Amino acid sequence: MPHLKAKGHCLSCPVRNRSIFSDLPEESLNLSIKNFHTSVLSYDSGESIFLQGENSSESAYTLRKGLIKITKSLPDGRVQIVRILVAGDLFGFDGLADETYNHTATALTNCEVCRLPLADLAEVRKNNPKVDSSIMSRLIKNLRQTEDMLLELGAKKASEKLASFILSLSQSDIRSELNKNDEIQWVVLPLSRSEIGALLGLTIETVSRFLSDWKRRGFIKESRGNIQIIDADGLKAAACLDGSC
Amino acid sequence: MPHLKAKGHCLSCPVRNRSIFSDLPEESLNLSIKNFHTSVLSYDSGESIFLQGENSSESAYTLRKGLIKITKSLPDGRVQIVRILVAGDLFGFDGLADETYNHTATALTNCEVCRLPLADLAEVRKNNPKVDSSIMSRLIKNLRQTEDMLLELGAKKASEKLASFILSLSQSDIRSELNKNDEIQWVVLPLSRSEIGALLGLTIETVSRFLSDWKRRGFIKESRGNIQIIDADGLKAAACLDGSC
DNA sequence: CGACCGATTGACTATTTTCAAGTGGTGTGG
DNA sequence: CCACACCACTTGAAAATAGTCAATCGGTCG
Repeated sequence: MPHLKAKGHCLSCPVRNRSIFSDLPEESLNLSIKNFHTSVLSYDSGESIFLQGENSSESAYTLRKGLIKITKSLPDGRVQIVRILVAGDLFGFDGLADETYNHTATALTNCEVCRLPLADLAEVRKNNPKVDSSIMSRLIKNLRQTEDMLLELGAKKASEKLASFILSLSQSDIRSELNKNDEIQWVVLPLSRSEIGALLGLTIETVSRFLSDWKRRGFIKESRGNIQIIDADGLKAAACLDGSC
Repeated sequence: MPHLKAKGHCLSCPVRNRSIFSDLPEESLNLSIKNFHTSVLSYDSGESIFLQGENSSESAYTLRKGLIKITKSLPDGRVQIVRILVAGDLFGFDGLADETYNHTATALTNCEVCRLPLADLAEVRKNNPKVDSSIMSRLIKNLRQTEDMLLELGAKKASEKLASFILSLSQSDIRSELNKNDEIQWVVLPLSRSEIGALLGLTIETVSRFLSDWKRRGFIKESRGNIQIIDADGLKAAACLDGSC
């Protein structure tokens, strides 16, 4: 169960400069905020923020802290991870198109989430056209990222998918997010083998086999759940056709 | 090469009521239109409207007539079809997020396309906030559809993907689009086996084998490139696990 | 210490791809 | 009008790939 942490304080929000309000001058936000009943919710790792199919007309969300996985599933339980959210990401915005949630959002770590009532958001949007542009820009980026994943899933072989994933991880926001508040060199990426599989359309065993092989051949190392690339060129040569990774 | 057919006439546009301007009263459109330099372009089947990686800052497009495929490809030539566009669809809008085109758009049939200069569109958006909502709503629908495809590609087996595709086809806008201007009962879906494969992440042979099998077993018929479902329940029973289609 | 749970590994199986040959329809040129 | 080429599609056999099932490992926590 989510735990209500506090009323929202947009001005002091840790992700304000990465949120959909990042373009607004402080006074605009100040004005709008009066009738903007945001709330900050805490979720424990594993808890769901919303479920695929639920009514989405009430609220959208911004992730303040932690990581969230967005998933879709088949009636028989097979799961596909759609994307991983990092701090500042807007999510659960299906209500802007009069829809139910098209996917499930689940905390991968302990999370803090800012709940944005759509009714209040509509008010802010009306007074600040920049917010619309900011939301649009995020939607387009989501769409681009999802199209990229489509290519990964539809056109690549298992080893290529997994190698691309590892290589992109090393430069991604997910990694920065994990390193941000943390001096430790090796940070745990909170994805199990089974979740990596659910992201790439592979089984746990296939993921495990390739990773083991690459560790034996010295391309990667793993410590406390964190994967580190030792020899990117070797990995690409072994796993990828024609620069596909 | 595209052929310039005419200056745009938004008011008499055949897809006006399905476009991003469908919510605008006629007088607003009349006003805005003065400085809106749309043009209608004709493309032959097989021609590209834009290519993955090209600069997208100039224009977005609306499809007026015909069908378009949106594709992404790997350096070695493997192709993934991302979606199929029908009349009224907005596309090529990456420029709204300051990006290059993330994919290629290619005419599947002879097409008519309305080119929307982004600079002029910005003007219309400023004066008509409803247009923003309409664009957003389309972006969200695109995103939902693409997420659905991710589940198809990542979690389903070949027979399930193909059966879902055929079943959805029978109720889709693509089929309606093809039937619209045409009295013929059997209308050709302009997708080759290889394109069906590129859409579902399968080879031409795998597609062909399942279709042949299902024809032999009387679940489907095919005439002049058009697939018709005879026994949906039989098809589902044969091809799909646990209601996955 | 023992239970538990995720990860690994092996052996086997199923699925899908690859490669290759053949079919059938369409359109062109003799 | 026929012969031929072309091209998409089909089919078969073999190979590669990924999945399934089952045993085991290894770390963590009570």
